[in-house]
Amino acid sequence: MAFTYHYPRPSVTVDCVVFGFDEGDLKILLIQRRLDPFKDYWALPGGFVKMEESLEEAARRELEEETGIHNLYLEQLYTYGAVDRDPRTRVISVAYYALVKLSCYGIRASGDAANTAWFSVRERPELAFDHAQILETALARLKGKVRYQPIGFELLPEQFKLTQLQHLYEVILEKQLDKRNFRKKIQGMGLLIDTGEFEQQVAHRAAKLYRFDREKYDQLVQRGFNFEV
Amino acid sequence: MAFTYHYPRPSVTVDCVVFGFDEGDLKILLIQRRLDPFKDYWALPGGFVKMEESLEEAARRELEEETGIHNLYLEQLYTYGAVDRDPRTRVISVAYYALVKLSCYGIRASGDAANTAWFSVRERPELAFDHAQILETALARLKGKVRYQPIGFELLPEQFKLTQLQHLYEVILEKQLDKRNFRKKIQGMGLLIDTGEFEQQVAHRAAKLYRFDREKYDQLVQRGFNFEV
DNA sequence: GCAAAAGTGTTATCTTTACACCCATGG
DNA sequence: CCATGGGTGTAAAGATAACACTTTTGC
Repeated sequence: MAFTYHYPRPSVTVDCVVFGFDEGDLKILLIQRRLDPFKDYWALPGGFVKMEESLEEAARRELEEETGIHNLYLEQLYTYGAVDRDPRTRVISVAYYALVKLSCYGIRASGDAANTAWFSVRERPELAFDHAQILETALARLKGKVRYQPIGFELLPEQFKLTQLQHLYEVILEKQLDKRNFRKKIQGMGLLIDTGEFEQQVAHRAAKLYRFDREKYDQLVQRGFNFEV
Repeated sequence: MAFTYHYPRPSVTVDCVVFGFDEGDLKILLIQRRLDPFKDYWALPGGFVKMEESLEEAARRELEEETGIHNLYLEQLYTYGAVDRDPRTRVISVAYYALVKLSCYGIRASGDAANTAWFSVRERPELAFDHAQILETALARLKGKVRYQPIGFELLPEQFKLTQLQHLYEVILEKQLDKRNFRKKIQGMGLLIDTGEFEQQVAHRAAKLYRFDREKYDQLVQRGFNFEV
């Protein structure tokens, strides 16, 4: 089959920066390429946008196909269109970033056949194409956005303890936070539901477990509330 | 000439939301379409991305061609890829927003042949395609960004008085600001250069004119300074 | 009983808000 | 001399930052 146009057209792809948080570390999902160019390099999951799907649909489909992950927080990041970003031909890539509750899924990130793995964002392999740049942009966006939108909770399990939440913010913001001030601020917003449950089988005092109250958050936003850490 | 591919490819365009500020009002530059679809509707300036230019280059070229404006603040906004956003065929559009010093250029916004004009963002005509949505996104971005990046100055002439700056913020943020507190905060940042010049020929006390000190801002940013209004 | 992390309040400092009058200029 | 917008300070309230010890649990 062939498709013919009067003017040349670029290919359009989506690429996804998938963040996870586990063992106090911010992780990213990568796929090892099996074909040239950049054969054997690690790269962001992604692929071509089909004619009958929107950009976000394409991103979700590729993530499902390549990693089995679905039902995650997904947001458009930036569109990369440097003329020579792909050595073969002109490819414009719409980048998305995703946040997954990694501790639920576990570290099983095995797609159809490709070699997929989680890496710490701080010690990662060299990436294919301009994917290192995309990752940097995603990290900057996450760092900026986590402070005034409650997206951090997308990286934690449904139930979490306050220290987990604090460590998440510390890793993303790359700075230490004061325990008492952090708790005061977060609890002062009244967006955490005390589940009544506790951490189990730890060799120290068991921590209370909380859930994020999305309904209440949505209500407060209606009334002009601004989340801010 | 014809271009043939193994898989279908979408067209890729850029669209620009060009903001100006004049007479205390936030304005937007529109072009009246002369062809179907949406013949005679007003639309954002924009056009197809060429194979040998980056996305930003395409946006700057289209702006230059259609409006004669060059050398402006330009930033990528969002990429729109709904399957049916163009009734003819699949078109993916990378939207940019631009800020121009309107009071310098004057209201002469006449491009090669198209009918171009400035409209108040609050009272604008019905727009072609999904351009109303793009404009809403641009307004939201401007509102968010103007508070923590000194981009407001891109909309003012080189020399301006503090009341102009305050009115700019009031229009963009859609809320009244206290004159004394605003001045205290802005002047406290030490980013305004007193030009020693004054407003001329006004029937009241003449205002001091200031310039934004970009060099000093860049230095302060290096040392971790955060602009915030 | 000890190691390890959970949990908890107070004070000083800084930031934000609210608010009203005199000043300079042109007509 | 009057209309118009320019320019200025202070005090109260609220937000942030700094800081150390007791509690619970498993081993």
